[in-house]
Amino acid sequence: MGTDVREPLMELSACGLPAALEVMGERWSFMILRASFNGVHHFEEFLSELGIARNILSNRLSRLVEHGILDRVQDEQDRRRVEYALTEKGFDLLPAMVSLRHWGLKYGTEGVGMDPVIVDDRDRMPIGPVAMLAHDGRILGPADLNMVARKDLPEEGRDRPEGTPPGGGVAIDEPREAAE
Amino acid sequence: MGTDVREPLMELSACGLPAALEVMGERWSFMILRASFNGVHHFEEFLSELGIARNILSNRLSRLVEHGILDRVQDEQDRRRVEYALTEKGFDLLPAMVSLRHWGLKYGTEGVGMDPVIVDDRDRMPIGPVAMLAHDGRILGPADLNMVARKDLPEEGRDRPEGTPPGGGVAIDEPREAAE
DNA sequence: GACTTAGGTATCAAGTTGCAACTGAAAACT
DNA sequence: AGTTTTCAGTTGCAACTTGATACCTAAGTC
Repeated sequence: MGTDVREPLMELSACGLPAALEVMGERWSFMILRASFNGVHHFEEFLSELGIARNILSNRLSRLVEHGILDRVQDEQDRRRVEYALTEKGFDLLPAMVSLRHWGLKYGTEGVGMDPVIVDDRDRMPIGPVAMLAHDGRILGPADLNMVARKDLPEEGRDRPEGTPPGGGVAIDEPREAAE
Repeated sequence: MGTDVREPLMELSACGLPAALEVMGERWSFMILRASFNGVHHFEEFLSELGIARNILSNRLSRLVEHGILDRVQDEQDRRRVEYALTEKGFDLLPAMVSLRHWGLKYGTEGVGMDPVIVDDRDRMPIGPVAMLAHDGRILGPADLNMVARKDLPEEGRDRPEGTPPGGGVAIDEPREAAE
């Protein structure tokens, strides 16, 4: 299991998690992301779907726009309307969201069947799990992981940052598209 | 109004996300999970690693224990000490946490190198991305997904809940272990 | 011009967070 | 034995955040 690396505190902070939580750690952020992914685009829709207070929704939407997760676009036909649309950065949060969703389903008390269901657009079958992959694409379970100080990495791993996809590309959390 | 899937609100709520957020949506939960995975086990350690207030830490640890994410065990050698250890349920949150971490790294402003690095225990190479998989194991990108009402699923997909691993097992977010 | 809709502010009560000081019990030192 | 230190909390209180409700403003509709 996790061996004690734990260097003074700076090490622990050299991690993307705090940055991610700064935006998504707030109470409604993930719910808004989900609704957004689910086809909700307008203020009053979020309001009635989520049952959130107006001021909080307003605040959260601004924050998400500010952080580049949503785009705020004025409708040219009806200029009262504002559309909130997920950016690429927003879509990139999907693995995290889906993983949380599956975890909640696995351990939650609610009914076993989710609805709506996320499907693979190619064959419209429900998607499988969200998985951590090794550098070569093998699926890793929690027990297969370890944390090591960067300096203790083997030679070949030194220039391969965590999150590099099997293909050898550069992007993190941006697996090559299965459908193109 | 709503032309998309979006049925009245019940549908949107039939989702594990709210359940997951009830525990992990609070400000420090993921940071505690990370520290825990990183080998931090004791109250005073969390305190100094995270820079969290004592009362909040106390409160969060209780909550995580209550929800079965951490186990609270008295040290028999030194009975002042209490050890907090991740449960299986806690380990199952790793894909979500790692995914957030990678997202934060990709878009964050902080330095590009993470430390410590999560490695595959088998070859000690940094892990790859966290990916959403199709029912047959293909890697899916955000653009490959769609949400459909459960009743609109094709026949074969009806009894295959979202999150079912390629192998055909039952567990969600519990990929078959790569290292036995 | 009156009315409705969309997307927000303003106000204020209730809850949450965080600092600092205190407690209490178990170990360690003298 | 008596004092001090360490560990894991609890308590009290100020600052901040959240949430319900009411109000506001601009744009569309009749």
